[in-house]
Amino acid sequence: MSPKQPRAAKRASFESDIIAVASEEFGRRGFEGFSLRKVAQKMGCAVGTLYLYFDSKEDLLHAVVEASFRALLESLRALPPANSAREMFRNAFRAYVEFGLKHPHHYRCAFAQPSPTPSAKYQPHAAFDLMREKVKAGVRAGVFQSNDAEVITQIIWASMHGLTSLLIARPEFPWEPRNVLIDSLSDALLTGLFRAKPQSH
Amino acid sequence: MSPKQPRAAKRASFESDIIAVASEEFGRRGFEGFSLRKVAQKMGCAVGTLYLYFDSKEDLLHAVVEASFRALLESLRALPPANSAREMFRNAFRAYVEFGLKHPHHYRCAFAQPSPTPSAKYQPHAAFDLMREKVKAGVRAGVFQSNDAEVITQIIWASMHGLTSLLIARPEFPWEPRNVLIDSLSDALLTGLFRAKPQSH
DNA sequence: CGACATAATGAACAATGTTCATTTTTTGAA
DNA sequence: TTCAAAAAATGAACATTGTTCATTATGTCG
Repeated sequence: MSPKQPRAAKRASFESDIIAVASEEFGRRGFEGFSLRKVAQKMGCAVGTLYLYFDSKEDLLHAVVEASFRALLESLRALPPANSAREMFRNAFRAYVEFGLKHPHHYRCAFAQPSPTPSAKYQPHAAFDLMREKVKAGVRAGVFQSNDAEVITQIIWASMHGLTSLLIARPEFPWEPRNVLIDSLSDALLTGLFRAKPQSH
Repeated sequence: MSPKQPRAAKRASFESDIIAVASEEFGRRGFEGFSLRKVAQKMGCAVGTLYLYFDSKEDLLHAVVEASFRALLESLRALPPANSAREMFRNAFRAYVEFGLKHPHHYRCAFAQPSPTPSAKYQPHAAFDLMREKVKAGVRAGVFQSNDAEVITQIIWASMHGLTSLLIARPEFPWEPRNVLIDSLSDALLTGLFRAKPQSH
């Protein structure tokens, strides 16, 4: 009899099961407590088996984080349309930070270590690309003071990441309310980047 | 005969030697490659000896990072006086980022993991406190649009940290020139935070 | 000198990621 | 169905890690 699930499909299914279990485990224990043996145990398989699907622990974590950031990309894409470019960036800013706070371990891991092995390290670059397109549209529409879309994009990214990263890294710090920080930072930054309010000439 | 170096001094000297060696090693190998056995070897002592001076690897790393951030604090304090509040923040912003880029492993480690054990995790808080004082002075002078010094301080910190952290975490990314990013970000942010240029009434 | 306190040692332990010879399972043609 | 070849899964073994602790060495003072 021929298998109902073709080999490749079965393999892919098992692989994504591993990613799901690993993601679960990673979200719960964090980087330190994350162990391949525990993953194997929860999967009901042997440690060695994991190596038939992933080259290394790092490789598996890469897959875990990548899956998370695909979700971020979709969150950003699913954002309701905004009334103005400025409002759109505000919303995206907030969505980005809130995503990070919802998956702190995953977020942190994505920007963890620059080990030179896996060539293009965990990339939230897809989300970055999306934002760059939005910025480019803004530049074409003349809403920014500067015309350098790349600089603007990188700056916004740095700010979003900075707030997210700090809130995650230092939960014990006496932060002002998150909503206040998110809005204040995005407002200040966008005020600095956008042209002054359109004045009818 | 009584010892030329009193016991406590000898102990303190050995302790700071360990920190120096560990800092060296940590800066070279990074977090992953950092091993107590290598530190002991470079110190010419046994592994167990390290435990007479530090409770754990994490404790030692804490001391290493703390020493680094004392240097940051001094850098910020040693900044030449500026002609305006705005320029002062610009300079501090740049100094902060450049410090992080000069000690990438130390900087990253300071914001690494929120393990709940050592109560008040590696704190660059002293540097934060310094900045808060500067912001408070600015608020008193009425240079900011808002009066909430705490929010302003946290926002600036987040931006500085974000740029620093990203540049460290993704060295392979096609960044715009660092100087451009630093100046653009601090300019945009400060423009958003400061009152519009003083207009003679 | 000798006895006590302090410091230093490094073998031993548990846990980790990774490898690989061995065993089990699946597959497709006879 | 049978059976050999291929693919997949196993888990013991290895090297390396942080950490502990009984043992040894060193320094100090009566």
